[in-house]
Amino acid sequence: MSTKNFPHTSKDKRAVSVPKHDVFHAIADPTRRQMLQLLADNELSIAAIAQFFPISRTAVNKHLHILAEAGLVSCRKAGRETRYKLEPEPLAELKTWLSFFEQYWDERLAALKHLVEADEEPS
Amino acid sequence: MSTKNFPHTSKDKRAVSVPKHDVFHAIADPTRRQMLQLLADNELSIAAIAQFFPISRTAVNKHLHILAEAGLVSCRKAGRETRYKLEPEPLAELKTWLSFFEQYWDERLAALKHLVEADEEPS
DNA sequence: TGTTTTCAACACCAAAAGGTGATATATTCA
DNA sequence: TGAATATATCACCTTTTGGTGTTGAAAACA
Repeated sequence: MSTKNFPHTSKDKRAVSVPKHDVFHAIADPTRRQMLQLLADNELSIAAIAQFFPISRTAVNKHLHILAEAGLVSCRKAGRETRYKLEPEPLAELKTWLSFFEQYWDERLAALKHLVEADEEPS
Repeated sequence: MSTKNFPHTSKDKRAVSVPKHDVFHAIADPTRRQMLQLLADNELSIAAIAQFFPISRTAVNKHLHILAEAGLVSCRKAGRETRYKLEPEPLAELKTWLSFFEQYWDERLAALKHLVEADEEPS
């Protein structure tokens, strides 16, 4: 394939304003997935979250920023702490994406069932 | 948090036999997601796949290896070409993971609806 | 046989990811 | 005011990621 659909500007990435961290990327990291589960039931500060992981608060903060960029968490200042909570809506994109493939694995299951049933009555 | 739940072996990663590339990681890359969609309907060789992307065949090959490691594609030698096709089953893990969060965004929608209704009869 | 095709494997590179510690900044409280 | 706390931000480091080109082996075919 040609690359002509790529702009002439070779290394200008300034004005792109690309989201950069989408939902798919955000949930790729197992630590971030655990954080989402943790924040599903509790609104927690960074320090509270950090207690559950063997990494520094700075690292926790970075993960939270990535999750926030993807819209999966929101934060609220409460005095001197910042409390984070889950925002599950962006996961709908994932669900939509998945639904495209569901037909294929439904087909697979149907084919498999067919095979098993055919096996019960040998040719 | 302490790190004592981590084994004493400091940098021994030999015997772990870690999968290394799980489904979540595999679908994090947009190119790989497009490849999955492409392979959903067609069983294609590397050269054929590479025609759809502005990257080298070597790069395509790497992406396919990552997808194969996650179990999302399988390959079959046909003469001198290797044909790849979709294996949708591992996406079930994603679906399962998602289902955990569905209750939360269902709750959200319910709460939102409640708010809207409450708004109709001001306090 | 030799040539072409298709891929796999290798070395290499730049950028991003995930982590660290150190240093602000802002808030609470004595 | 000063001290303690909670977080944000900065500079830095190492590993991984996504890409490149080159090389080499196996299959197809003249």
